[in-house]
Amino acid sequence: MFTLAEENYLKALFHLESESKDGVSTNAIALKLKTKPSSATDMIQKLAEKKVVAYQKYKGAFLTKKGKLIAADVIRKHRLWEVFLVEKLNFQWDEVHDIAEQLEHIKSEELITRLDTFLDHPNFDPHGDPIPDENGVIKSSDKKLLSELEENQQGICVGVKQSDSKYLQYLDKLSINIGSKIKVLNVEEFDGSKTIEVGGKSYFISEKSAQNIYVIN
Amino acid sequence: MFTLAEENYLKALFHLESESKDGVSTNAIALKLKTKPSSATDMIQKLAEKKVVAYQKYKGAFLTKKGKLIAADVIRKHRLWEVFLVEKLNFQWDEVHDIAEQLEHIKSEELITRLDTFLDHPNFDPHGDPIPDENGVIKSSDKKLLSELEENQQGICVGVKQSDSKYLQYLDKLSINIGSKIKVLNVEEFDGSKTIEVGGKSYFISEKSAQNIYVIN
DNA sequence: ATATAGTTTTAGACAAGTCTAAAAATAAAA
DNA sequence: TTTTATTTTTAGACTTGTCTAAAACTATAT
Ligand SMILES: [Mn+2]
Ligand SMILES: [Mn+2]
Ligand SMILES: [Mn+2]
Ligand SMILES: [Mn+2]
Repeated sequence: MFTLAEENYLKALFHLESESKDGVSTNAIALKLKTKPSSATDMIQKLAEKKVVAYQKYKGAFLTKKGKLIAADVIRKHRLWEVFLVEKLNFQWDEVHDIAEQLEHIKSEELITRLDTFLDHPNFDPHGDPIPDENGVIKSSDKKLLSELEENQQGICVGVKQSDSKYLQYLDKLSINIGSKIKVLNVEEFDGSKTIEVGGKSYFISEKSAQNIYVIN
Repeated sequence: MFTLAEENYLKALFHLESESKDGVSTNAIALKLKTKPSSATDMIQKLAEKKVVAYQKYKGAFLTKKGKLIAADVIRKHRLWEVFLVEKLNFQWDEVHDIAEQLEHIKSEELITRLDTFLDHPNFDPHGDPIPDENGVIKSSDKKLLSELEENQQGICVGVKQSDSKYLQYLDKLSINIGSKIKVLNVEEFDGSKTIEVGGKSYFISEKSAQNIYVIN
């Protein structure tokens, strides 16, 4: 069993590791978790003793295979809860992170199994990030930007890049949501703006906006 | 803000207080929370300093008005989550307590407001216990036992007294669930057994079974 | 190559929550 | 009303996770 703090460190490590080839510095961890480097060192040493982190003094830290599994499981829970909050409780995409940060630490296999079923086994969270499966396997997301789609291509919205409230409200006007099917009817050569079809209706969208929307197709 | 441990003590105090006129002993608290009396004393003293508990050495503890509000709020969350687990995730009535024990400490007003709406503002949890409202007010439950109903009376199932798995499975056969409308068609003078109508069908139920089911009418 | 700057680790302290063992207070029995 | 038993509180210790300050190490610059 891992404590809430341990789980948060493992998760941070998982994310930081994917952003750089070599070991994660205690500085980087401290920055991410808003603690001090000395605290990070302490925790990394403890996690190393528990065999979930590989660590050599001054050389940075890596997750072991076991550590990766635990981290992926926490991330799985985080993202499933985010889907729940948006899909079922009608939260906005940018309101859910802090609550999921708490919910991800609830301990119950059965709960997550059932939640996953209840949500219909989603593959992406409301920010377009992939949800690891029960075995910690992450489907590499083939997500691209809506702006990359050409005429007559279509995709399913899986998230947004930046998600401030004003922008989300704008998307609501275009009836764009997670899972929305978006078809590109026309691309304006001049400025890259598009005419799209969502839910039977057609809308106009600027290139800048289209560069902020993730789709899979 | 109150910590997880503080919230658990407040909740225990709330329940214990309703079971005896005078102050709650540190012994009783320790027993309920599976800690030691010395730990309970420490915590009660801290809660007294925070003005949520009224406490005099050797005289037992009471919740203050403020303390009662916080306790009721934790209980509200616990019971709402229990409803969610049973109604939405299809857990059995006896599987939800431990998970709710964790979920009750998630901090977000908005979350609970929305959860309450999502669940259609339930008044009772799956064990028939009333759910405090946003202001900590508990509708005194007029719940009675199914065995107390007379011929042609009806009630809505709000919970069960003892909830072991086997019994719940038996109730499933009678299609009795939280919210089920149960009408008493006939009472057998001889042994108190009843013929009841649930969801259009009629079933036979022994007095012993009927003494285990809570209804309101 | 040596000095300087930046990073990382250690040492020691602290708050929260718990425990054991002992002291103090209360309750029950003689 | 003493003595004895039980309950409750205190004292001191321990764990987890954090912090500051100082020491040790690494990287950079002259
Ligand atoms: Mn978290
Ligand atoms: Mn997310
Ligand atoms: Mn419960
Ligand atoms: Mn609890």
